[in-house]
Amino acid sequence: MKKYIPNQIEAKWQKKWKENGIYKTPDSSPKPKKYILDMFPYPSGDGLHVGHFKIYTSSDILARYFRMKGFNVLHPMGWDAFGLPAENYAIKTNVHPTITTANNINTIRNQMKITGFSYDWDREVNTTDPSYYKWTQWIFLKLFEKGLAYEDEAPINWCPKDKTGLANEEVVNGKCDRCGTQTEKKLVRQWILKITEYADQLLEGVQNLDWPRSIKDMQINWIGRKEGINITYKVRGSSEEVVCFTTRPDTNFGATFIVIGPEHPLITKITQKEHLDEVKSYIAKTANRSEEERIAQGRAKTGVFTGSYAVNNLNGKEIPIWVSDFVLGNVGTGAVVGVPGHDKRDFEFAKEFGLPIIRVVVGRDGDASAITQAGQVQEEEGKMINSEFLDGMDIHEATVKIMDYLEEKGWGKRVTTYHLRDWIFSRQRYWGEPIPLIHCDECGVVAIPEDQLPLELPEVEKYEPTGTGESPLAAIPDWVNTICPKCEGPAKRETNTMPQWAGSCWYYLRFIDPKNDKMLVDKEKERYWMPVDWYIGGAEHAVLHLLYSRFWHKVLFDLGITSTSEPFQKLSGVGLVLASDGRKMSKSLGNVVTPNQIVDEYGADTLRLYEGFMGPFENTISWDPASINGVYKFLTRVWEVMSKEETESPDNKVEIALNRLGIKVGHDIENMKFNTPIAAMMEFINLSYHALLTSEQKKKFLIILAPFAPHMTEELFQNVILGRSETTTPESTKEDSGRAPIKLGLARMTDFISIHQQSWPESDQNQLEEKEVSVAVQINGKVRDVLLIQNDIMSDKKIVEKMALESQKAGKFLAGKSVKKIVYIPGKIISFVIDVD
RNA sequence: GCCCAGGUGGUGGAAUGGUAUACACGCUGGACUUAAAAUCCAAUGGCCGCAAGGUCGUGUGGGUUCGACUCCCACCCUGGGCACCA
Repeated sequence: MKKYIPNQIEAKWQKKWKENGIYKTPDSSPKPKKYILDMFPYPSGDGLHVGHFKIYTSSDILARYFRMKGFNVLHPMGWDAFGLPAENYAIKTNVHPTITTANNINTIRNQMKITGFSYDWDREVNTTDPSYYKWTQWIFLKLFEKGLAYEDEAPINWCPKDKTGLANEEVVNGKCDRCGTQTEKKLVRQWILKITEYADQLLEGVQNLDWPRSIKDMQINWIGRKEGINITYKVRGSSEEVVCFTTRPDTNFGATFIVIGPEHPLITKITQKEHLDEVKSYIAKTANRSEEERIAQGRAKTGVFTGSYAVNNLNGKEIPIWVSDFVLGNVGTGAVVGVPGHDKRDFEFAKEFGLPIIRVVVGRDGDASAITQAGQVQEEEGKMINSEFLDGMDIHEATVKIMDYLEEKGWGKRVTTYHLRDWIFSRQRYWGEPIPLIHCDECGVVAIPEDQLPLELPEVEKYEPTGTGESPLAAIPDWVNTICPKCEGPAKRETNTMPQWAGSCWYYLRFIDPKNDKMLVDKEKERYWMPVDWYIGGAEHAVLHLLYSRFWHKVLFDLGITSTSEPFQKLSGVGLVLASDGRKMSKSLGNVVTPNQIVDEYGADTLRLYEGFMGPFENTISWDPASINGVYKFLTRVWEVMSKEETESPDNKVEIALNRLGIKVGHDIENMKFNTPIAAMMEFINLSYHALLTSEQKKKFLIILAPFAPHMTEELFQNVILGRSETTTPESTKEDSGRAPIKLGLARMTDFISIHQQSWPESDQNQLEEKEVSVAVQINGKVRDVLLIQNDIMSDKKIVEKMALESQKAGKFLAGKSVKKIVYIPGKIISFVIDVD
């Protein structure tokens, strides 16, 4: 047979698979279902690089494997196409984002097609398609109806470069997650989604998901549920009260001061005359500081005394009330009770201003003396002291006791707080889903009637964001001015658009029923396919997409549209693929490797193999161009082994190795491991490289390799196993001067049987054990010899023991020594314990 | 500070408590070739030794065990998340 030349066979089979529709997914089947989903990409103008393809290759191997295992597999692909790059490009070149997006999608779809991914392309969706975003808008209206979308004018995070508001999740270390610009606080009229109403459900739901620990923890951290108590303190000589939130009321007998933030409304009421000037100038000073500056770690504590005292109800003690900017108005109650004996921050403040420090917990070390050094932290265990009726109690017991007591007395109220904030949902940009609402002077905010959806994005003259907090849509009077659906009076459209995340919140539902124009998704189909069994993508979406879509999904569940309370049962997060220089692949660094380059040079199957072989799926690994040749060499060796003549009498070693290989590869794929099964296949080929295989063995091996290298295995399956010479390539057509092969190929097209429609090989249980096993002889923990032992005597301890004693290498260590103990693990190891002199 | 993941050859990495370093890259030597590429074969953790062999060795220090990369305790380092969060 000819040499292995990938680009002579790959396109041919891709065409054949398409013509025969072998990856089309029926909506019902007697087979069990498996929904395997990739996080769909943003169609960037640069196309995708080999890092993205690690995700798609892995999921494609899963999809192909589970099809062979007898599952009805849903494996779709689509485009998350709203977003800033297309819009910024439009600003620069005045090319409409629809055109840019369509071009980019074509580029990327082509990249995926030349790599041979087995998507059901009939189900492709595009979030910017009006027939898609009709339903995104429809969901928004449902949120609005349920009171989960509200309008507010609040100070929000604003990116001055992108000129739009951002959600909390989109601000990282005070910077815009997209462009890295320092964000500002800006008062903008916003649409906000009440994700906090689902905080508890989102928290509880995540516990039972089969997701990586780290991603679950990130969500739990982000939701940040905390149980504490608001304690009320009377201000001495006044009718005012100050309320402090704390999670550690057990230490409240150690409270020696209270700090309120500079924006606290109480300041003007309680500041004593002689302190007024000082307090005023302090507030003025801090007003210029950004929140980031105020909470910067390691910054010396500043503050001023108000002259007022609060009364601690527990012991009647009067404690001074200070103002300091480390206390933030928007966290807790904007006031903190200071327990410097057991909190580092409070300790620093007390030291700075000479306030008393009282210890109320003895830690494990038993040290109850006043702290003499900074850095005293809150104990996680310990016993109460100096706390009257709490004395002697464990701190956790004391926490419950004191909360009960404070509530009983009416001095406190248990509260739960969250780090999660409501989702700032509107963007002052063009390229997003228009929010389907109308502002009417008479009726207020009115939803667009469902039958008028989709509300299409209008053409504009200019895409530039205005920067004023208005979207470019506001500049189109024709579009903005409309009539109120309720009173039919003149009204104006909402001009904000939805954020990038909207379309991806529910796309997995649309793949189930992509062309339905009557409803979002057919109920029956939804019940059949949901939940997504296996979701594969990048971990960078841990608190963005993965939290937002869980939120929408739960709302849809409450509306009866989805039948599961969670969208993604199992999640695997891919590790970053770095460039060979160890840096992130980026166009500006010029270190990007595209799948096209690798397909051109080595073929798609080599690209796929290397994506899997380079290392564990979740590891961060640098792309190593030198190593690619290793998997290419493996494929040419496969080609050679499969092209050799066949034998009638199977080699026993090969037969056992092949049986074990099937089990190993299947097991590893199901555990998202791709490097080890490829290594095992390499071992098998190394073993059989100088042997002859039977036809049955060849077929079995090809099927096992097929999910990884679909093109080559199809070619060999058709030629070697089925014996059809459909090798009609441009090359061979030329050689054969265009005679018979083409016609033959066409005639057989109707009964095309693909290797990808074969069943995963069953392993023969009687052909898994070698005739001989090697047993290590261990003496005092050191391996001294390895015995080859026949299978049938393997379990006889006496015989193995005798063999070990008689062995030359091990025997000399045992001679003349008294053996204290012998442990034998059949087929593995025999361990002698002897006296050492 | 808190939470999570991880530390194994020159490199990517493998190993249900049971022969550490599979598989691959790279380097080295050999075969083929006029030569090179490609391919094939062999070798490849450190130290000692001509060799047989010995000895140390999975971040560090302890522990459990006949036996530990794997389990337990303490610590160090790297990466990620949260954070003057009250």
